[in-house]
Amino acid sequence: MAGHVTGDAAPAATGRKVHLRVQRIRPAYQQIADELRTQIVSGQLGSGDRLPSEPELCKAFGVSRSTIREALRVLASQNLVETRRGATGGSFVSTPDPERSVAALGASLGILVDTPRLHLDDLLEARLLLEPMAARLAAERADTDTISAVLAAADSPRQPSDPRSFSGHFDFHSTILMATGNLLFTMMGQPVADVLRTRLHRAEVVSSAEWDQANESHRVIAQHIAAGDPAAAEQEMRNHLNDLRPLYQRAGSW
Amino acid sequence: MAGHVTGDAAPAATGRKVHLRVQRIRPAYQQIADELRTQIVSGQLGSGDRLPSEPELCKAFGVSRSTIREALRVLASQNLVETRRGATGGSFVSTPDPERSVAALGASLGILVDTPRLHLDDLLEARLLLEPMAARLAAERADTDTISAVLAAADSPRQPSDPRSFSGHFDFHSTILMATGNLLFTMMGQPVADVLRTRLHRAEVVSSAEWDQANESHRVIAQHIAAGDPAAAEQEMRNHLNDLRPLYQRAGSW
DNA sequence: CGACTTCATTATGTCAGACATATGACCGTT
DNA sequence: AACGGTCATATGTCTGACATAATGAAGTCG
Repeated sequence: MAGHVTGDAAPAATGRKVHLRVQRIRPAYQQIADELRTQIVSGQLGSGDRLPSEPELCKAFGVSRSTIREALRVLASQNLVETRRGATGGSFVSTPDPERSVAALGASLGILVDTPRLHLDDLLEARLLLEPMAARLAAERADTDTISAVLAAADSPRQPSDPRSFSGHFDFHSTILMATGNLLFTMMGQPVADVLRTRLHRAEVVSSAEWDQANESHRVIAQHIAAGDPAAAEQEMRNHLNDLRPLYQRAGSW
Repeated sequence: MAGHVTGDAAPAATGRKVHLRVQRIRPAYQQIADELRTQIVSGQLGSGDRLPSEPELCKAFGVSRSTIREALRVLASQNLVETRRGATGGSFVSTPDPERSVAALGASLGILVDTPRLHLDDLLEARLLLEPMAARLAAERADTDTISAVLAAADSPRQPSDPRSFSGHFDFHSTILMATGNLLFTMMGQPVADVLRTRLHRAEVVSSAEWDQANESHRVIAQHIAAGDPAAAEQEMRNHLNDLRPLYQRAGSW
């Protein structure tokens, strides 16, 4: 049948008990997605490059247009391509976007945290590793623009009831993560912070006094960063996160 | 037209210049995927639950089967569902799988590291934050089974030319990350380690003597963990990673 | 000559219907 | 109880058609 794109993938010929389902042939749409992904990841197709049109891909792979479309859906939802309609439409290779990775990891953590594999304490522990170090690096590295951004973020206090807090600009912790100058801090720290924030927001267990105290800690941390004092910035961030711990644990018990 | 699942999403009525393309209606397959994703992420549909069959989803959403199938492709490639053919087939909500998140993050990092946004030094810096702390936590927490695994991993030296190194069992660094008992260490550390290992493997710049030295460090770290000495395990891991730094930087200049 | 409108072209989005194939349950036979 | 065959069910793939979005070219008007 035309849809059988490649030959069989025989199951592992071993004596050990394996849990894989014996499925000889991957669906054609999956194989086509795999082939196109390989071209993208290897650099054969670069950011902004346009894939052949759907009819052209049909000819190239010898399959129907609905099979091609399913393959493109796979790639698009993995943020490898994006499609546009119209005369200049088509599927274009996406620009690498860390924000999407952050969102995807955050979604995974959000699901995992409600299973026995991941606990709130694990998130708090990881945060306690990342964010004090982030504050330290920010104090060491931040240029004047970055320092301005950190100070501004500390000066815009937020509470869950304030819708402006979540619209348009990063909050204080995000700004610190970015101020490290190392994108990995954001990619690792942001998903953790997002899950924790969502949980706190949902639980509605933080008093105004507690918010005021948190905002004050933000200001102190920002001032240490502005003053170029890494040790103080790190220590203050660690104290701040330790102070927050009971709030998260209170939220976690709901 | 039947495919228009919901009304228009009007563009933001603001004076500020926005870069979003004015696309009033999200495709139906995207809207359907969003709706099903919400049911999964919110817990309305749990792991193992079967979604309605394709014809049933057609009736429920009032769209064609190819539109439904495209929506299912979106969810499946985001690891939210998996489909099986046959009489007991259908689409089933996936069990949360951190390995897939690790793979996805690793793929993102692998792409990003070749852009100006992420450098090899950033990966090394993140690793230098995570893995010494992982060694420390492993020394504090590991039970006898975990200690056995760490010792065994240290005792199976590996080189890039040895295909057995990469088949079936975790390497030493992975074992340390898991030995923390905090899944986040694996989810954050493994992708970084994988990108670095791939780069080192590809560059083929490590001599046998350097491998021997690395293996020796592994044994020393494992012994500190077995002895329950967190400070020594952390310091030795930090020293080990610092020793490796020139190898990665050599690989990075190719 | 610039602005505006119209239209053609191109590409994706969606549909209906059909057929292929995988898969497990069920039933009859040994 | 085991095995083989059959059947129902569900997904995989296909074909052909039409809808619709989006862009650029061409013509018109002031």
